[in-house]
Amino acid sequence: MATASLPCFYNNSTNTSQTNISSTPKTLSKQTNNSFVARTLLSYIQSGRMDEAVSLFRGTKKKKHDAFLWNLMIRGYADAELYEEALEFYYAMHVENVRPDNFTFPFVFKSCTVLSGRFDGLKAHGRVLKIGLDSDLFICNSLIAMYSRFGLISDAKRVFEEMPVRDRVSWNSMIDGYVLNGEAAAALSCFRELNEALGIKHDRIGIMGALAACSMELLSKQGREIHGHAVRHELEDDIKVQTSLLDMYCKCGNMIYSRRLFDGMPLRNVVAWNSLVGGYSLNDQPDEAFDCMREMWEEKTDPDTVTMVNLLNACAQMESLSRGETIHGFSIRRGFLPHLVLGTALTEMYGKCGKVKSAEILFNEMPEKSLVSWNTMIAAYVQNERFGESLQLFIDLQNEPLKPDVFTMSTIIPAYGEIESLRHGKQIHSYVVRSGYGDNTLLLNSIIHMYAQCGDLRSARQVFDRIVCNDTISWNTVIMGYGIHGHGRTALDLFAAMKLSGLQPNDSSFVSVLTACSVSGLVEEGWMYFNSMEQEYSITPQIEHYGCMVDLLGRTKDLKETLGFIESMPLAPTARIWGSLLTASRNNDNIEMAEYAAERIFQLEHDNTGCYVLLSSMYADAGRWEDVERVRSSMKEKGLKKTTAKSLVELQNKTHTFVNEDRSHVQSNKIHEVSDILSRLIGETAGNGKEVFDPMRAGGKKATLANKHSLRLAVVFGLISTEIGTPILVKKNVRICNHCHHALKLISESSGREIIVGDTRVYHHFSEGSCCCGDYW
DNA sequence: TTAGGGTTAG
Repeated sequence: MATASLPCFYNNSTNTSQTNISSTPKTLSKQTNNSFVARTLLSYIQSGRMDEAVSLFRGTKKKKHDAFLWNLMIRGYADAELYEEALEFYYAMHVENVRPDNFTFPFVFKSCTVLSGRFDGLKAHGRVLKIGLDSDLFICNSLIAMYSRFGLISDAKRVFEEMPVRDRVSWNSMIDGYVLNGEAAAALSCFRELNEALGIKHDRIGIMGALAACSMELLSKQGREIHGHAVRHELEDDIKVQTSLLDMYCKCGNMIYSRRLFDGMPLRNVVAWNSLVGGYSLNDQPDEAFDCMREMWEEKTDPDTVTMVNLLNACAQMESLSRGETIHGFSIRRGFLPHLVLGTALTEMYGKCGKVKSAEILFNEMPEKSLVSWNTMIAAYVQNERFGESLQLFIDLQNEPLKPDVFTMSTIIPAYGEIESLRHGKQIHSYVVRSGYGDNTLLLNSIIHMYAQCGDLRSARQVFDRIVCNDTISWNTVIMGYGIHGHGRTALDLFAAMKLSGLQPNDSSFVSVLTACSVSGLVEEGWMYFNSMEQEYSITPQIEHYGCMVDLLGRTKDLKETLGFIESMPLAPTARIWGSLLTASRNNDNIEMAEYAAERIFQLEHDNTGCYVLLSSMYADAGRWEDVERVRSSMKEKGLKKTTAKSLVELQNKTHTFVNEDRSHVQSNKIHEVSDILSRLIGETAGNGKEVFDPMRAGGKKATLANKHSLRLAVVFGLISTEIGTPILVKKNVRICNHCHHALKLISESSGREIIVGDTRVYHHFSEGSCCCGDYW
């Protein structure tokens, strides 16, 4: 707070005091007795008449050395929640050489706390030390509260430890400080020490602080003990203590006892109701949360913004957009909006219900946005696969005074993985390190996943190796990385290493392991790990695990066994499971089974474009043109369009995108020429490339040359633009066709290059004439 | 004239 920004009324009174005094009403100009002024000031302050208080203060003589009157003014502003003005008065005291006293600072620290004014707070603490008021009980207690709220718990603790005398407020402030800073154990040990070691009886504030610590860490046993303290200290009848108890039992998941406690409350205000509604929402009982709303109406308790926020949480669980919209409408009618937390909760609800546009409108219209609001909107984009927009919002956030935190980054890193741009992925990795999160395991795990998704397995592994404390997620992620890149054996070695490190595999570990077995065709190993799930680890296989097994079985060429496996599953097959059977049917040229699988897929997902395309290409390969036309017409009727195949290669900080027969690139002539040469070199055709029938094209008649496919053009561009011996990395938005897969094996052999191609599911590593997928994908 | 307190968003 700069002294230059003093309120104009103060400047006037000091700079032109004569003028002001002469202009002061006669009744005031006569006042020279400061005790009378003080009493009048106090009455003005207590009735919130600050304008009159200022006027009186301005007209008072001899106030220069009377800290008492200044304190009253500062207090008046603080009481009126005009904290900036309170601080301005404090600084004005300094200008006027009025020495602040022990009464001044508690108001100053309170104002700094509310305004999050670290700089002012630290400066005022310096002044306390200089003046020699650092032993004052009230000043120290307010300093503890201030430092705790600034997140500077060690500073709060230092003040507490250096206090010559502490009272119950000091201890309670420390308990509260630990809770605010997420240190539940320290809060509880403080709570115990106060009573056990010092014999000081707890009051309701201490009880509430300790209960908050229990809620935070779901410490139900300790919570019950605190409940006992409340009873012994005869505090159980206090509504705030009762609400804290209710909240603790709710947070710890004991909803039956919570309801009993609530029903026994003689007075139930909206805060108590909110705790109960929040409890039901938190414990996956959204219907009960809404029942509470009805009961509240019957009891004539008015819901408030907190009730709305808690109910929105229940809506998200029920995925009930209609209820969410009802709450939104109610909030508008009640005048609850705009509201920071409620606005953010509504943004989240719309995001989770897939209504990105509604979320966007709410977010854009919020007059005040917190970091949580920004993170919520970024998450809404990511959850709805609007990755470009999520990245743009993340960039916009960097132009705000708010600083992205661990939540922001954990939300945005997967988006970088999804856009599959290694260049941008490296940028976000560097940003995370520069932001001081380089040792955050949660974020590093996301970065491992991002690198693997972007095709850079080596960087993924480097990040994994550098994590000081690898958790189960780190291992699962790196195993999955090796799995999708076709390094099944390495993935299994890592799984063994994980167990040796003492970590227990979880269900996700087996998704990684079984994916690795499936991609690399490790059939026996796959069965062994699948069977071990229940036998050794008591983990019941979920649909993802069955999906991996169907992929694996599809490789055995025994489609009947694969179908039998699907039919014997204890879980209902999903479209993804039937898709695996469809892939297996394609790889085994079994049109009947493919039709059966496709029928099942269409029952579940009538708009599955990939299924149509795959089925029609099988018909085309078999020369069944009428069926091709039938599938094409069916897609047209449903308004479905085949995804335009695109292949991307990143070179020299630029992404180069190719479509089939692309001629838009500046080096197109050269790319097509080299592609023709390579095509001849590998014996693909005697002429200009093999003609491949594209059943999805208009009329289904026009031919596409295989060496003009987007993937081939991207690979050729990579080959001619990089040094001999370096690997080529290409990303593709649809699966590789048989012709390109065969050709790339031969090109890798003749060029001596490793060609890495990522499709929608896995990475193909073509090297020395073969592919890591074993020709099954 | 001064300090600590119950329910809410990722």
